[in-house]
Amino acid sequence: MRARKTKLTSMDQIARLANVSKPTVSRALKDSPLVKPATKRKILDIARRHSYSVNWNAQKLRTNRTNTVAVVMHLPPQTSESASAPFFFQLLNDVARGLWIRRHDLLLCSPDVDDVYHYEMMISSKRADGIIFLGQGPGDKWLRDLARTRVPFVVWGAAGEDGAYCTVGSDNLKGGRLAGERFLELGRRHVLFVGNRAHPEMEQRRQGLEGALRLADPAAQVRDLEIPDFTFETGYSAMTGFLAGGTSRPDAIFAGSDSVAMGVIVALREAKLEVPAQVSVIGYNDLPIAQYFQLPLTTIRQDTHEAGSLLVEKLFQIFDGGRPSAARVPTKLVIRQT
Amino acid sequence: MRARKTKLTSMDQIARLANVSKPTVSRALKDSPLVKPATKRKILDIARRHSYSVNWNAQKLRTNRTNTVAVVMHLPPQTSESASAPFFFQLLNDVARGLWIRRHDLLLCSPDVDDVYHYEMMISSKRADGIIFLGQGPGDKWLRDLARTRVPFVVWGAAGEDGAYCTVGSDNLKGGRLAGERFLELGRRHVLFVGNRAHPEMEQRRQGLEGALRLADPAAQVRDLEIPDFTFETGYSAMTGFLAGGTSRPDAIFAGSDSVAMGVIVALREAKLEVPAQVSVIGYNDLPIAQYFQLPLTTIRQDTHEAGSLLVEKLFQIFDGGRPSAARVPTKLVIRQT
DNA sequence: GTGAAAGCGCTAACAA
DNA sequence: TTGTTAGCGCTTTCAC
Repeated sequence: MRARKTKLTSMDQIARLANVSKPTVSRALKDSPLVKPATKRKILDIARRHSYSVNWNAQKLRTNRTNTVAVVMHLPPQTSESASAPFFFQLLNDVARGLWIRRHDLLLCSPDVDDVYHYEMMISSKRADGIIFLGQGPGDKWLRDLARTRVPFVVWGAAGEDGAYCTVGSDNLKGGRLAGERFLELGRRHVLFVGNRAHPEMEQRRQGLEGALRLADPAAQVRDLEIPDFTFETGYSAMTGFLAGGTSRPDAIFAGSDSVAMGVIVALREAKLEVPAQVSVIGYNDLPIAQYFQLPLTTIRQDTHEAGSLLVEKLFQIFDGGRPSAARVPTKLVIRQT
Repeated sequence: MRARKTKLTSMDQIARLANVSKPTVSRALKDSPLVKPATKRKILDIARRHSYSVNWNAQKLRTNRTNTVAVVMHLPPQTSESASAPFFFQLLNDVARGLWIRRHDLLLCSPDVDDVYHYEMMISSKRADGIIFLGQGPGDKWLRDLARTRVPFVVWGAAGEDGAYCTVGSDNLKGGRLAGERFLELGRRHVLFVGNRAHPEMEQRRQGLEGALRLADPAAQVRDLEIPDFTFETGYSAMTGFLAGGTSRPDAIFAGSDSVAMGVIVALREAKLEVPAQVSVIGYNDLPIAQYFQLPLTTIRQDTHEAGSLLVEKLFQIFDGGRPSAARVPTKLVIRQT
């Protein structure tokens, strides 16, 4: 028995101990069928005994593959007491699992700036093989630009008509339509859309909403309350401001996220407006907490259970030279009490 | 003007274009003072024009530093509809920011098994310079074992008496005491602790709770309802089972997390028990949603805003050869309606 | 200030 | 089935 203590750092040391050459050790550690079982066993045994493991960086340099995927998330600022974008963390969770199954590492990034150059560097400097973007942010011009480069990436968000890049997202148009139809059912005609039309996803939802309303009643109106992000606080303060503004009161509100919807409801209640008697509210995402909110929230559920693995799968298709099509996960109205 | 198109992959190519040697390029890109400003400018310019960036892996191999920190998180299983451990995502968020400031990469890991060997490999194979564990899990024996190795790591969780390894965590003992004192104030004496005593953090909270109760009333009792994890569903189903069990009803419940507390409350209400009239409930963490739950939740707030940067800071102290002491973030009772 | 030489630890290509 | 050779792209001596 050799000592267990010595920490071996390089492959030739193992090779020497096993009386074989470096490449043989390399092959043995990869479980290559080229190595004789007995030799393999001996090498593996020695390696284990000496707590040896191959240097990841040398391996990556040599093979020119990183086995790493960067996941880009717009993390909410620390200062906010916000619900920390729970929906995206849910997504992150699923993506993590998908990557883990494929034995790839997950590099978590928060972009300082959505700069094409930055992401090109990320790939060309071999930090990651590809990128998964959790959310498009406002406008997708930079993503279209990125699509023109050789950077492999997929996006959670709305699909562009032209499919310039691969997306996985909910059926936003249908989601909006469902909300509109629900409002019509309730006899509501003056809808306020609390969102941000610069986000492709939001714009699609709004189109669905307006389409459904107009179809039934050409005079139906959709007004907009634009917000920069989709947290509880933003929803709350935007709504409070809106109500103070004294414009005519909507009888229905479609919010960009459940968090926003909750903020909106709290603001409405503080202004002595009854939900749903005077104002109906519909959220988006069906967060786990939505049903346990002070007023169980009516919302649009996206079937995101598969979204994470779908994103990963599509990215790997790109790695393999494919050009995967966009995926749309189903969307469904969950009627609760708002 | 040279073409912007050509993607240059190696440093000598830049060197050749700039009529300098490889090391000079290396120095210029590092903004070394050794290089003449004019030379530096020329090199940087050429590099930018050709979209060149240094190969991360070659750099890491050569310098033997990874500039990467692994963050280990027990991600909830995909099958669960759970609130996805919102508290830990909040923490992750803060850690990400701390690392970003120090220009380190964040490798997100979900452990298949908490195995010392596994983490040693992680460091010795140069995948990361150190590890941040978000949560101790049940028992910390393996962390104590890990502390005996050369692996640099810090942990969010409870400090052991001996400080075998560096932790950052809330003042669990005080948290428990605050809950106990509150219950006493309300005249409650039969407390059910819904948690898991194998987790050091939970055990400390329970001790604080029991200590406070016993001090006032030596006959006060704390019973235990042990749960394997701290999600809404687990709290809900454990409580439902407990109530069906027919043992005597507690008049107060201290839950291991806000998510658990919410599950417990829903179970109590379904069993026609009134909260807080018949049973008081206190949670832990003060999640953003806690105050907007169907019944605004009384809970213990941990001042975690700084926790993330604290974890990062301590890890870097270890990198620098230090032996940082454990940090305790303050804890405070937030009285709402449960 | 700059360059020449060496080598980090590994694997691919080829030879035996 | 195994070994020899070469070189991935970079930084670090050390010399000039």
